[in-house]
Amino acid sequence: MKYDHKAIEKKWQERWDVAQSFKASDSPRPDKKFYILDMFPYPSGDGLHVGHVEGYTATDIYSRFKRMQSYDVLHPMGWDAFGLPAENYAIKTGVPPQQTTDKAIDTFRRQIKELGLSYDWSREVGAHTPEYYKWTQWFFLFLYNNGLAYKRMAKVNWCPKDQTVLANEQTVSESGEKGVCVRCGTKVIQKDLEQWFFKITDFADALVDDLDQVDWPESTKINQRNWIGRSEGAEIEFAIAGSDQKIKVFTTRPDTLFGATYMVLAPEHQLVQDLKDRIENWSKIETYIEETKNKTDIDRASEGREKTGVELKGVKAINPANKEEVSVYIADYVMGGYGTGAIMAVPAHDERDAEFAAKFNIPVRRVVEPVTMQTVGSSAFKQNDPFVDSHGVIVFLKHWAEDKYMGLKWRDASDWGTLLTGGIDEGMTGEDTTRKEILEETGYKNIKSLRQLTTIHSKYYHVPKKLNRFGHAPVFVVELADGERDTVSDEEQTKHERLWLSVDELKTFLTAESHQLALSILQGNQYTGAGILTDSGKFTGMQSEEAKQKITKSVDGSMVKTYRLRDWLISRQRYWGAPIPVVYDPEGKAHPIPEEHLPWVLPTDVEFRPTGTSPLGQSKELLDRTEKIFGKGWRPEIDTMDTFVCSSWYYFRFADPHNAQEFASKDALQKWLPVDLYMGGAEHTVLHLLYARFFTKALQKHGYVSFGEPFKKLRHQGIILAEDSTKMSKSKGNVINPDDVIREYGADALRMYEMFMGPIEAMKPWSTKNITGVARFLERVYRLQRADDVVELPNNHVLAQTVKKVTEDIEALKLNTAISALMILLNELETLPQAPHAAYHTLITLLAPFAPHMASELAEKHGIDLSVWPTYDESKLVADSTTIAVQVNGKVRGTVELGVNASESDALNAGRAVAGKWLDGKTEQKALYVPGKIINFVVV
RNA sequence: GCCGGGGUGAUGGAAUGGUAGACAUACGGGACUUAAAAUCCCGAGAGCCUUUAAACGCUCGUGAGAGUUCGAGUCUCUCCCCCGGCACCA
Repeated sequence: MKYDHKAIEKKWQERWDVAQSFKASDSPRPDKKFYILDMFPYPSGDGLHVGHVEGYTATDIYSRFKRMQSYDVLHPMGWDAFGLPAENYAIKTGVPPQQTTDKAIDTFRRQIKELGLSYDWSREVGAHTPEYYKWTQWFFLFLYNNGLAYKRMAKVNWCPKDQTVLANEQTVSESGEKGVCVRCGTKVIQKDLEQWFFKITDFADALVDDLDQVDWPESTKINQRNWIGRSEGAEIEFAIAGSDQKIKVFTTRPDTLFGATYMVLAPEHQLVQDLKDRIENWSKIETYIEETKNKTDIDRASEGREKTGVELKGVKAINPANKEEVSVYIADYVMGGYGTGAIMAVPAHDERDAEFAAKFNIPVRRVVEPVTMQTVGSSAFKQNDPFVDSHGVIVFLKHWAEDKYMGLKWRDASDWGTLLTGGIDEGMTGEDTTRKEILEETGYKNIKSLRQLTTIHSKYYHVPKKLNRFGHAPVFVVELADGERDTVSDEEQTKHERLWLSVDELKTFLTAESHQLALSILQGNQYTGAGILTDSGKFTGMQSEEAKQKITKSVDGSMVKTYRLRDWLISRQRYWGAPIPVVYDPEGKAHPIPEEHLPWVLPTDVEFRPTGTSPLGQSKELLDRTEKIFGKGWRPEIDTMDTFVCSSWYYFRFADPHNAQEFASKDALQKWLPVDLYMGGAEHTVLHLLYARFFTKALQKHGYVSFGEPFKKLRHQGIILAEDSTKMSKSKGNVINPDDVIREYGADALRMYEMFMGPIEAMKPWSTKNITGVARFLERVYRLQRADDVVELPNNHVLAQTVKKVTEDIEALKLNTAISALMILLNELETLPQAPHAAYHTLITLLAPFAPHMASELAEKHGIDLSVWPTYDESKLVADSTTIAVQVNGKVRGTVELGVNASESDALNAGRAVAGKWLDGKTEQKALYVPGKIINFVVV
């Protein structure tokens, strides 16, 4: 009998809907709650795509699994419904965003239900509804009242033809040209507007540090850290000659202060204006400032990085270290918003400064030298010899008299001169004794280098001629012992790009010339690493790390932390967003709208076509409302909020979605949050995650929540590519529509196929023909005959193993291998005339999270209880006997069938019998038996 | 340039340091059928030896090269290539 997916899936979807089967408890047990969340989607007019299906199916399987394990599960869905596409569509067609959005949501909801996803629909929220954005506005007020929201001038991308503000992603034309309007191709200019900011930088440190507490993909954490970009350095003041004004700079390299031969201010730096009277070439300066203003950041970066700038004639600064006068420039390679907006430039030790100095003929002064090889004795080494060489080079030496080794390696300043010594015997491995001793003796933390130490035992010692991937750390592995030199032909050397050295060559190499060679390997004459100071007054001879502190102190500077992270600009000159709850009095002063007037409703009497002002500026209703409530002459704020604001707190709302008094009650938050598992794509989430974490930290600081991280565990689903392994796109016409797949194969098959494709986080191509694999599997399950009488499965361990595997794999979200385990069980059951009772029931139960419709149908038919997740008997996991391989010298020479309780000698004897012909006439040196794994004989 | 993630059959992919290629797709052969579809069974990494043919046997094989180990897809080092993110951040 054929499985009728259409009828059966419909039947169960309707039942689940009517019964509200997945409604979350109002009183979850604290130790048994699980909040499983998907990133709520933007309901695009194109409907659900297969990428959504992947993530949603994974969390659905996990949710159903957790429910079967008797957890109280909260698994909600909502809509990130404000945003640009609906507004752009409105501009084109005049159809109001409300309409298109509601329609899109209906489509999404229908599609999601047709996938059999187990959401609690009683908690559905939409960010565009007044009930929701009332609380988005409340969050604005909350931040404002706590000094975390403020207003200031900021640049926006402006299209002079369309008379509209453009988002950054709208400044790239379809052909990829940057800095132009996406619609009309006009060159985008920069315009200053008063805009609102959230002070996320107040939490910069916590946002970096607390990443250690969460179970997230390492790469996502790294992206967050990079985005925040915390760096430690010094602030140092340079006096301006003949003035009491000072230029404050931020530098991570105060150790190079003596090499600072000029300074650069960002063109927008206030001091440039303050110094106007002293500047002799003001008109040139003014022109340059004007030019910079009209450049977007994209321009600044895209112009080939050719350095430009103008000297401030008549202004000189004094290097506080050596009291020398240096000239001052403005240049757009220095950013106003980072550090102090001014730098001391050290052309000898910074690539950018070097480029600029070359162009403007500014003197270069070297003040840091790479540490040079000083001691390669001809006598035994002494423990305390300053044994050093150049540029992050690794050197390992074998002591030629005492058969001991000495290794040395560093990559950066903090590693400087670390000496690895110790009595390391030939026989030791890097794994145990050596590592331990070396760690204790030197405090050296880099395990990798210890791994390297074991390499010394090997036969080959090489010097790569080319730079390795660190760009500046060629690896030297050498042996000074007399004796074997491998003779290698010139071709061989060229082929492997290695330089083989005899002991004699090595001696030369390691002395005077070694430094020069290392230098020549390195990039030209530029040295940006740490080292030993030269030409730096009393600091000469000091190491960089120490000098940083001491030099900073000597010029009354201070050590500070600086961040790349800027405050979050939330103003959008857009219609389809949450209105910013602010009004202006007749003097133009901003006032927050009192909470009792929320929601501050988005008006509908606006045109969507750009008219040079934010769309809300045209609303008569909004203006009237403002004057009516606040008085004559008052004006409303006409910008709306970035949609990231809406998505920064929605996970709180799901805990208590209908609360009219609070964004969520403390009680509900206490019960459900934080989110236990959060699933979403990796592509656009750096900002979302950062902003959500910021909101949580702000709430925590003011006592609303008791935790600082909203998402305990985060996983990403990968991108699903089209069949030709390119990105799916409407223009290429290679988009797969889930509706079509469901119609053809059913929702269960689609769900299982997407999970079976590969690891959830991997990027993988769609393949329609591969769906037949899981579709066939489901058909075979449906056809499988269940025995009426009780029979034992001959290979009962297969059943126990399947339960174990599927349970562990779902827990780890390795759903592809969980499914293949189910397939193996089915294959096994099909070898029998009829499937034994217990095994059949277990199969259907294990299948339930993956293919809930079919499992429910079969469960109903056979009276199977799907509410309890199966367990397994540990003792049944192992088969009575196993086949293990017999190796001789590591090569497989046969297999042997061994009972579970076979003794080592029995096993080895059985092995000898099998491998007899390989052992004859040889001396057995070693015999290994690893139970359940392998037998290996070492012979010579 | 910097930071991540990868490289395994024709394809998607499996493999706590222990018989590489599970599971599936496509493919080849067979059964059933008037035929096709569906279904079921069997085969299959590359090469060599021998041979009518096969079996047996052997060698090689997880991007390349080296190392550690009784044993490496897995650990260490170097090199090559692909993908993603950031990018004048001092």
